[in-house]
Amino acid sequence: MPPMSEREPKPGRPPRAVDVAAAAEVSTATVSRVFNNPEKVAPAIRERVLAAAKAMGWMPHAAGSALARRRSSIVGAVIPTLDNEVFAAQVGAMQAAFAERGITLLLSCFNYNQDQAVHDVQAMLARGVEALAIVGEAHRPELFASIQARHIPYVVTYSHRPGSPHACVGFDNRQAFHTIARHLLDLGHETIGVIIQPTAGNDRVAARLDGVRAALAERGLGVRPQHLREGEWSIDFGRQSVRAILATDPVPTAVICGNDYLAVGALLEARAMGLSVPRDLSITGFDDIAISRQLDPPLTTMHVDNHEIGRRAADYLLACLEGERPAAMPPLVPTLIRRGTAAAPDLPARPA
Amino acid sequence: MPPMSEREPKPGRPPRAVDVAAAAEVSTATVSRVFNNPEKVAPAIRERVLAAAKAMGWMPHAAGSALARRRSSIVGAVIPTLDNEVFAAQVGAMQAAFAERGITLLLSCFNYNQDQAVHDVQAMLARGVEALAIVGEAHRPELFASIQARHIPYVVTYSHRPGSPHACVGFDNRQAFHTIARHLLDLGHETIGVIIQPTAGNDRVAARLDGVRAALAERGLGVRPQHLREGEWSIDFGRQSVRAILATDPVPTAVICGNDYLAVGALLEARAMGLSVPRDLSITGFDDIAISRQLDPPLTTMHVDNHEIGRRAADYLLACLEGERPAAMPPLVPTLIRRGTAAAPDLPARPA
DNA sequence: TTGTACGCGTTATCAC
DNA sequence: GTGATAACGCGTACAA
Repeated sequence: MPPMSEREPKPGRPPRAVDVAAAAEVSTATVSRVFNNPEKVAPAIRERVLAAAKAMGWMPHAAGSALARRRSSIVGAVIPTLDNEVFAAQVGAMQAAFAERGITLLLSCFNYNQDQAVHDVQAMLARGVEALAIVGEAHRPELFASIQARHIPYVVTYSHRPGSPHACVGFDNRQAFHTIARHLLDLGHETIGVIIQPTAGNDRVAARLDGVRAALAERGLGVRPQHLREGEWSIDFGRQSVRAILATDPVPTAVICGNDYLAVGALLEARAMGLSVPRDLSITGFDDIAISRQLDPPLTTMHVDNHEIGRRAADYLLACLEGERPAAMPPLVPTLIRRGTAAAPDLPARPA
Repeated sequence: MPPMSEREPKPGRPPRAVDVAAAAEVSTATVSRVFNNPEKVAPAIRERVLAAAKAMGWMPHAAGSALARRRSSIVGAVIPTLDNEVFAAQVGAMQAAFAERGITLLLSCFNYNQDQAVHDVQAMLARGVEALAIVGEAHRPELFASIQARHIPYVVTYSHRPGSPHACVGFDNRQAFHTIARHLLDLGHETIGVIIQPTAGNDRVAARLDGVRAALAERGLGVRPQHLREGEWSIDFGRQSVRAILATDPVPTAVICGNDYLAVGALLEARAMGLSVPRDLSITGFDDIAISRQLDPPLTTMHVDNHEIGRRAADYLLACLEGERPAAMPPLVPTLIRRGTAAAPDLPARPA
């Protein structure tokens, strides 16, 4: 048993590589190698160093490491809010994927505020993030400019606009809502209301509304002003909006909602008003959040795999960090989930 | 207009303080001061430095800064998962509170895996987090040991066990479920089922079950084995559990659920089975998640303000970082929300 | 295989 | 009010 020096130079302060080196009677270079290129050091010495490190609870300090290595091993995620399960799922999946590769995730929520988003990104760049994932592409130009100035890889998630200059992992919002509108049209609806999030400063939402309008236009139809309700995506706004829309003339036979939260509100309120869904009113959502399939009737919506989006975004960024130049990724396609809230108008749900 | 040197020493590489200093014709010390103690530098020079910095897009690099300052300005949050809106809310609130003070949040989800939690905490310590917030206190001893070895402040959230050695911001889970059980007992229920998350390795859940048992014991009652269902907190598990419990003998007149997800499942399934809630079966939840108040009937549950928990946890840690030694915080008290799913047994909801 | 010595980018101390 | 310079903790050529 070698005389392992037990001296701890500055008690009460976290140990440093020199301390471990002294304890193990090697140089700091060897300590560093043990942790970064273990195969390059003799097994006996390696054990000694490992033992010393464990004994004093040492682990390489990230700041020093980042400086020397010129790599922070940190990536940032910039999302609107964690209060929407859609973004929470994306972040969760990204975090898991990065953790596997020893990369930690910095999180920031900009609350749908573009200035906040710019600020958040800058703060992350200052923190030396090696890559960035950002929800949506409707951001101030300086946001992307400052990222590009740093030459670090980034992805836009939850959106995949054809022709976008950014790498993106998501789906075509316009196409998705075109699909859903077409579904209702094919069922025979001609008077369709829309309850949707604020379109201002939100590319994804604007694209959705655009998709609906395009689908209607193809049949010579349109969304009447009194049938369009724009507001925060909340169950409550969904509730008050159906109520408002059902009070207009002509009364729509179907309502397309910008996301499932709005649709859940619409469905619950319609039922509370004594309407039968889908006989009296068809309702569609988007995202397929957890509650949607549970309701009665279960919500017709489009399913988006947000864990998959998060994982893909992480994989893309990881590949970039490995020095690869990954090809542009094909868009995901949300799938229409025909459940119980959309049917042909003016007909009983199904004949007995 | 002074001859501002436009040379950018190493093109393609992020600028450093020396570059800014050269451009502004000052020393790096002054550059640093401009960004950290602006009042200590002459206005004219300050402007010059600011202009130069903005021109070349410089901002202090966090790793170097952390090293010199011996402060990382990073804190970590360790939670089970973002898929539960309860934890997502806590994280969101913490992130916002920290951001105001220029502190960034590192996130880690351990998925109810204790080994993962230990690993995550160690990784965060290596990253030099200055403080840590951790959900729950049922963790391996080495988790807390390694934090304490670093002498950094930490809080346990979402739990407040009397006598806990940790600073905690949360509520007394045992007390809360005692309250809810008592509520049902006072309504006249004597046969009560329980649908709850796995108690193994989860202090919060174990305390909840304990609270229920204690309340029943005070009336000489108990939870029959066939009336206790333990499993993942999901709407689906809630559904299958009521179904199973209702098939037992004697049939409970009420079911206490470990959280709202389970309760939502129980409620929806009971209704799907043709039961009238609360006439045929009373159901209670816990957490008061967003959907709970929206259902029909709205769920009787206990409200926990998770944004508040997150904010308080952040404030506590912030105070510690300021060098204060904040007093132990009183527990939050979840409030019983009497809505529509709990009533006296064997009676119509209310006489007309 | 191991050790020496320097650089990473910033801040703090101390002269001036 | 401002500048030189020494930390801060680690990784890594390069030399041995």
